Amino acid sequence: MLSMTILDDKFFRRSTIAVARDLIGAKLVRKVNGSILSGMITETEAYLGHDDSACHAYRRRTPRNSIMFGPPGYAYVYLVYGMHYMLNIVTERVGNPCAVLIRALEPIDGLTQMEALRGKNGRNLSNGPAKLCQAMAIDKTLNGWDVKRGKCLWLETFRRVSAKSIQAGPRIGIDYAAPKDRDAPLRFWLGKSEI
DNA sequence: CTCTCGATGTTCT
DNA sequence: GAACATCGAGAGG
Repeated sequence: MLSMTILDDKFFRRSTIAVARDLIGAKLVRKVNGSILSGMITETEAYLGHDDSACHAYRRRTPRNSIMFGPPGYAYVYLVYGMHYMLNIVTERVGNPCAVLIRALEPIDGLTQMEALRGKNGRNLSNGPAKLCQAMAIDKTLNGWDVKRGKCLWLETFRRVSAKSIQAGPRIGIDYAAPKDRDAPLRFWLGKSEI
């Protein structure tokens, strides 16, 4: 890579939609037991705090969502359906509880280990928010982790993606939200031909 | 390919 | 006690 940089406070302290779009084509890196696992982000979702009834932090601060109320550039990891972890990165400034959910990756480094962690391979390795957490050994111990430090779990610039190759549509699995939030085009992904 | 359904346990009401 | 930012297996086309 000609010029790689670790995504920093400046990157995450912006509009959540801008961060969600700009994370498409970025590299998610995990270091475990001395080895590197990584993948290019191909799908994200924006969660917009107090104005967004799909967002965990819509109502109020609770023990689970408290990381979202803090500064940007921290991992918000939680468990859904009793068995699946989800990885988000906190955005915007303190007190504005927004985040970007990482929904899919194209594997780059550590393919064999990712396959072992998943017990699957090919398409099913990291093409879903819970699948990628399993493939990269991400669990609740990383909740509150500072991804700007460049240790254990971080993000890097990787591939420049043009605006027109990013598609947008409604978010997945948020039937509980108000219609305006359910329908809002806050899910972003890399067009199939661009992968 | 599509669809339906059960698993599983933490969190909040 | 209900809900849940999902996944995988199984049935059917």
